[in-house]
Amino acid sequence: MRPKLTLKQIARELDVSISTVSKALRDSSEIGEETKKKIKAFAKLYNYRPNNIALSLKNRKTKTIGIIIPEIVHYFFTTVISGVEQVANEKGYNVIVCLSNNSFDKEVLNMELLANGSTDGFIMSMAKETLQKEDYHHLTEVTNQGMPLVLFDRVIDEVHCDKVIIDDVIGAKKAVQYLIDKGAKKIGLVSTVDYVSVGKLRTRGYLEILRENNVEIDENLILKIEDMDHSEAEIKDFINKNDLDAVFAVNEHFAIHAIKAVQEKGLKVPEDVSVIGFTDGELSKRFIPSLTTVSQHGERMGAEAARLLIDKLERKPEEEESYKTVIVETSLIERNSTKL
Amino acid sequence: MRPKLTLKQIARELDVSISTVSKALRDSSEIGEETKKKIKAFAKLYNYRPNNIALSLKNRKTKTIGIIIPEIVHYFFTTVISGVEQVANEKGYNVIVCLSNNSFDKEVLNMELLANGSTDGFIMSMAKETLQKEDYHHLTEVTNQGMPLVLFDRVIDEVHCDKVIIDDVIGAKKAVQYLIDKGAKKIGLVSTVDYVSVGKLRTRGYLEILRENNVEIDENLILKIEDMDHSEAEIKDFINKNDLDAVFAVNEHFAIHAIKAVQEKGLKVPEDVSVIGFTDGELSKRFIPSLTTVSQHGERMGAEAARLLIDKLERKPEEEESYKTVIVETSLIERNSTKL
DNA sequence: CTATTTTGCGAAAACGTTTGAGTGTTGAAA
DNA sequence: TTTCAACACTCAAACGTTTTCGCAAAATAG
Repeated sequence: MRPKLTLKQIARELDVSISTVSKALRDSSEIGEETKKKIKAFAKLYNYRPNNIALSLKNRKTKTIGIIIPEIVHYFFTTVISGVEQVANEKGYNVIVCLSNNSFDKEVLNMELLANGSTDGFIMSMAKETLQKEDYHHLTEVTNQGMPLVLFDRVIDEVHCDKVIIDDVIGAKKAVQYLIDKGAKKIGLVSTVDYVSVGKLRTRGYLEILRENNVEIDENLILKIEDMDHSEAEIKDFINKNDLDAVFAVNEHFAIHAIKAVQEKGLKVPEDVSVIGFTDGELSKRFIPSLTTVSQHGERMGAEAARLLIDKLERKPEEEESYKTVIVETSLIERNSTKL
Repeated sequence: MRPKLTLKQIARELDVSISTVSKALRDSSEIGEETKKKIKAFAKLYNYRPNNIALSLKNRKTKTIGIIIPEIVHYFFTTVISGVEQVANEKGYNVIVCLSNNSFDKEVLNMELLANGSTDGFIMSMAKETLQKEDYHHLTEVTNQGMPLVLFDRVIDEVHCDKVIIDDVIGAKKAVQYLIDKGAKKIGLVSTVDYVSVGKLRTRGYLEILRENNVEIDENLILKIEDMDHSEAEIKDFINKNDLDAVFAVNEHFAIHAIKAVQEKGLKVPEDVSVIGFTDGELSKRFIPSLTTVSQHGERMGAEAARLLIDKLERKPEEEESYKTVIVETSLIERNSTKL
């Protein structure tokens, strides 16, 4: 076992000062050619690499980005991470991932931990509990300290920072319009309760597009799932009670439960009932019938978020502060859960 | 914008020395009660938190664990991360996630980067390319430097370190035995090429259990997928050519393609052909028919890996070195892709 | 009232790096 | 011979901590 080589050891070994070694390795003109050559050769031979921690302390930046997400066993979030990773790596940044498990307390803890020097900035999607509590002090805390923050997917207006969102409303409108165009009359909506912003927005899109098409809105055709654990039963009940010819679900899970419910009712998808989901995950692709969905392009969102963050980090201090909101377009992916 | 509070600033503000502040906050008996109270009050008021980077440099440990995995948009790996995260957080560790994208070069790069002070140790699953190249110098490099390494899932004997694996052979045997018990005679295997160790081991399990049951082995019933991109067509062809009454697939994807192929052939799952997969992902649960699979318990693997790593990290230096290999048991989860 | 112990605090080094200022030698111009 | 610049290098401070040691003043003992 051979511990890491430091400048000090090289200096001692070659009988020069630490600064000489440092400067030689950075190819400073202050150091003679001979000495440089000698030092570089030695460093190469023993595979010297500067210590990141020391550099971070010196430069007061860590070249790492902290990602805080509610959960990781979740297709959408992994695609976002993947997007962040790509851009971050290109620009020489590392990525730390922390999970809030949708808990407010853990989110706060994680942020505080990472804010104490571990990262230069944050990319995050807020925990459900945080959205319910409407307590954002930990976010304002870090931004006040001058750490850039980029919110994605689950964002809120109250926090001033860069944001990356999808056009949930437009995405929902696209989906429902598609159903209308295919001749659907009674279109059900399976959504979440309103404090989950995506649920709210997609519901709004659904309502707006119906109005635009002069379709009367029937509150009975709208299901808002409160408790994810009982979503299956609720959806089944909802499908059984109503005589729908199409369903728009705000996520994959709901869409699949809807399909199951339809099938168990003795009807066929897409022949009798069309179903559209949101989020283009593994499940949507492989399910039979494969799902027509509104794709969120998570990877693109992650990449955009990373770009925004790194721009802020590398901005000259004289440039003035401004916050952007990037909207990543959704696209409708046609598969086999809707009629042609 | 208010930058982070440091010991120095507190010291200046309260007109004491830096060491006094440090000691007071750590409740040292060297400092008088009065002074302690004053300093603690001030620190609390302005929400002082020690800088992690400075601590890392001082203590020469970072309290972070590096995870390097081939890809993150992958159910199994996310469950492992989740398991690592839980244990790590419990013990006060952070987690850095890096992706190799199955590229040897990126794996090496990531390791070097993290090894230069960013993490105290590694948990990793090797890139496919690394397994092909059989070049493990980057692994021995970090272990030589005294950084603990825990390999999981894709491991190799040549590297001496702690390992967490599942009993692939036994898992495969369980699955195939189950099929035999249900009366299957012609059991097909859909596997990967042999340099992917899991493919090799699961194939071995398949072969062993057939032998143990005195079933003659027919090489035609074994398909080894070389190119993931064309797996679908290969599997279809394989299913069409052979008249199987059961299929054991070494992962979810293959299992689902097999089911599709069976269905497209005009046969039914599970009535005509039973199918068992490996890895208990979202897809297995939700697919229709839902898949009977061998569950890998990724979360448990991650947790075990984290425990092994942290044990090594917190081991007293006098304790002698030893490497453990933890085997996480698989379990067969019966669902609807196999006959009852 | 001196000698010793206890109490309370500060100085300084250390972790590994970068960098501006300083220093000693050499060689050439004045 | 003096002066000065160029060269090649070293010193020391800084980043934010922790910790060992030292040192006064106060408290106690003799």
